[in-house]
Amino acid sequence: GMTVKRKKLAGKLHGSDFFPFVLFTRMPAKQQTSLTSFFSGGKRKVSSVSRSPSPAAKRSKVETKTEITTIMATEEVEIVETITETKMEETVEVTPVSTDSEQSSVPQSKCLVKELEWRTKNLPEFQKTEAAMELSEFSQQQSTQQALRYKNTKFDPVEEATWQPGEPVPYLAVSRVMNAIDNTTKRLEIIELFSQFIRTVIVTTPSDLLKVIYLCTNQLAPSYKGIELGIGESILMKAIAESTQTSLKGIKSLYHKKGDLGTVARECRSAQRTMFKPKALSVQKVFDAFYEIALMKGHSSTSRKVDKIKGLLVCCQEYESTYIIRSLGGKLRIGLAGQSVLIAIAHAFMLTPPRPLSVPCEEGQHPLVLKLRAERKLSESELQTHLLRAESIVKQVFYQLPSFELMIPQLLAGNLLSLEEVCPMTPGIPLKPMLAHPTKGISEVLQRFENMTFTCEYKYDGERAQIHRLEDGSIKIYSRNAEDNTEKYPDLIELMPQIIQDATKTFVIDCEAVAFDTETKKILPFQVLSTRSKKAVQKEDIKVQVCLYAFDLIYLNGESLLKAPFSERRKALYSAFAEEEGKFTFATHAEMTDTEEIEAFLNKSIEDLCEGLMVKTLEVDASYEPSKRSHNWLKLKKDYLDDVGDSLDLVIIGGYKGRGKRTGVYGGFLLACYDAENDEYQSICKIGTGFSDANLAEFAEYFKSRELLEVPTYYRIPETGLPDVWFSPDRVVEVKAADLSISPNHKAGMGLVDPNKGISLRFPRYLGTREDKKPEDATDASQVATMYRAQANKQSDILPHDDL
DNA sequence: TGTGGCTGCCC
DNA sequence: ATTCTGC
DNA sequence: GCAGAATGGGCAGCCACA
Repeated sequence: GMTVKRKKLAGKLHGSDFFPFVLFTRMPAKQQTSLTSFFSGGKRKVSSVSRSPSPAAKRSKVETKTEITTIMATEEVEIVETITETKMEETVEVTPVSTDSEQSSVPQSKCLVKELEWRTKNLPEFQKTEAAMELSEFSQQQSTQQALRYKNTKFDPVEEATWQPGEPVPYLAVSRVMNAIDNTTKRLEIIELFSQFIRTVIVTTPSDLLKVIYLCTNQLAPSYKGIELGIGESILMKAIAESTQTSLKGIKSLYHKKGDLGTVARECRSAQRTMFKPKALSVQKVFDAFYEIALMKGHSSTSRKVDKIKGLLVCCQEYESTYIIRSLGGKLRIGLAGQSVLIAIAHAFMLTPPRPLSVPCEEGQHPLVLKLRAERKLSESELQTHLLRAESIVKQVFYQLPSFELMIPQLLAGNLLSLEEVCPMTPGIPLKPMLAHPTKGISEVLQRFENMTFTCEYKYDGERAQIHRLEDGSIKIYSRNAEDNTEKYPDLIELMPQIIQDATKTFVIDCEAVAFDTETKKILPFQVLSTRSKKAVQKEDIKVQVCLYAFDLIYLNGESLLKAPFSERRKALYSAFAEEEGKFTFATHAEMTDTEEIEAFLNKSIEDLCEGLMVKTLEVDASYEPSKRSHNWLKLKKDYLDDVGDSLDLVIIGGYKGRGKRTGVYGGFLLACYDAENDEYQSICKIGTGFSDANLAEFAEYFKSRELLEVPTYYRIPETGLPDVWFSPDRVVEVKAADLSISPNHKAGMGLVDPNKGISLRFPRYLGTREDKKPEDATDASQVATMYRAQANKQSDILPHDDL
């Protein structure tokens, strides 16, 4: 049974479900004044669960919305809090919709009818309905792994929505959720906030759900559709400057101070408010605006984009501008990304199941969602089991069909439990490729794979190529990030028929495309591969030949092999395809368990111009695990090993102001080697990884007294990407790199290996500070050149030179 | 028409 | 790509 | 150990502008 008590709130409340902002619409004005801290941007949150709003409060829903901005300005006072308490033998009421008399208050409006029509239109063929949501199907096995969630689940998505059922979802609501999520680092809390928001969309305006998901994952479409905003920091700053009548310089300096353009946009705006409130933004409007921006091309497209952004900015209230700008900048950085979104979706659809169309809507029921569990009481462990089950289904499905466009309509059709069948793996939809965990040595590999059979493969230095053959026989090639690279590789498309065996029809293979010198029959460096054209390539124009190294088979003749162990997948790969020398080869591999043997194989891989080894189990934990979810593969590279690989001692000559979580400290530095010949410092690379937070704080303090007003004449500095602040040469840091490269930008060793170009580092990272070294003791330009030559010798001097 | 800056995407 | 950090 | 967010070099492609 449930009891409701009135309590005084004395600080932060944990564990209750809430939408703080929603409360404004439902609490008497006197109490609303207490909720300032939420909107004032402070960390502290005040939460509340309010169960039985008075009819008067309910009716005033729309009117009270307008009061929010005034509330922001008031002081925080004591709050009277209504919370829900449950007894020891706790049961959790999972209510997809209101169960009491308020139920009938759900407007059966024209808007909702439209939602239903939308659903009919957008829902593919319908399977498994009636019993689909019967919870008793679940096993009652308990999980001990994760903490219980949704403890006092008395969340009513109909009540909590700040907009009416069937109305467009306001972008304001989305931005408020983003802000709430932004203000916590707790993942469970993030997931809960987002899943509850999804629930409100499911019961009100499900036709907006896909767009909500896209906005919150910062996508416009699946990446293989190649729809890009073409907006970056520069254009954003221009738009912010113009819309706030601030100089570009002013915006830049604010950006340095705040570390976030979104914040800059919001603060500039509030400084000069317009008299008239433009029409509020909706999810639909914002999404459409983003989409239009992405489609703008050709002459004056940039200024049209700027205008569009300005148009959005004038309509913004509260935190909307922050998240619009962050979205356009490509990084939401609120702590919610792919994995958490999937979990939130799963929980939302488990707790608020849409009513399948085949299930008639009975009198007094909500037209969009099932009332199935209205009377049903679940114990917390039961609830937990259901949530985990949903989580596992949604994740599994997204791994085999990573498309919200296809998954969301099925979920809205009430197909959560049959999702795996209605969303099968489909050639033509790229999977997130399986990734590998870096290991620091053979001993770590052996330790991780103790008592398991494993195989070692060459790790090729090229570009991931996931090649699909669709039902219609066409071939598609996708990149590591699911971009469509088909038109980049007409040569590979042409090659395919030669290597596909007769019995092989549809498939998905995992390969590395590597630049290849057909004369010497040797692998070429990544830098050569990257010079290939990307768009509308004609076979005759190809200058860099490519060899495919295939290493996995994920789908064959209509069947997913995701769950098959690697031993089987590889066997199937070998029989489904035929090698073609210099064009299509299976990745070199060997099975061994002995440390010395592995070391020898690692060395051999380097001699054969590879990056190192991939180590994969053959039987146990040997399924194909897409995405970053599980790094069951291991990678072993020479530069991971201590005391192996190129390590340099370099001088810090400049700093870059940090952004995001590095606001207020330097986020990166410009490094130089010392050139004794000319007694000057030559830029070699920037560095921004390898620092702990403590390191960065110490660096910021250290360089406070070493800032220079101008660039010293004895600095040879890069063409682009100049530091925000110059430093006197003083601190020497130890840096590790995977490779050295001829640089179009940096100046180290200029004239020593290339007349006009310097040398830079590939994958530089900070190892530590060399307190013992003076800047003149840093790695010398000639040493850098020597290191480059040593590496180039191994590659038999392959890099192209300018014809000068 | 050539060049440089910006963006997205490879690693 | 590499790396660090809160959970 | 996961998930997310900091940050690297360097290429093609596109657009603004001289």
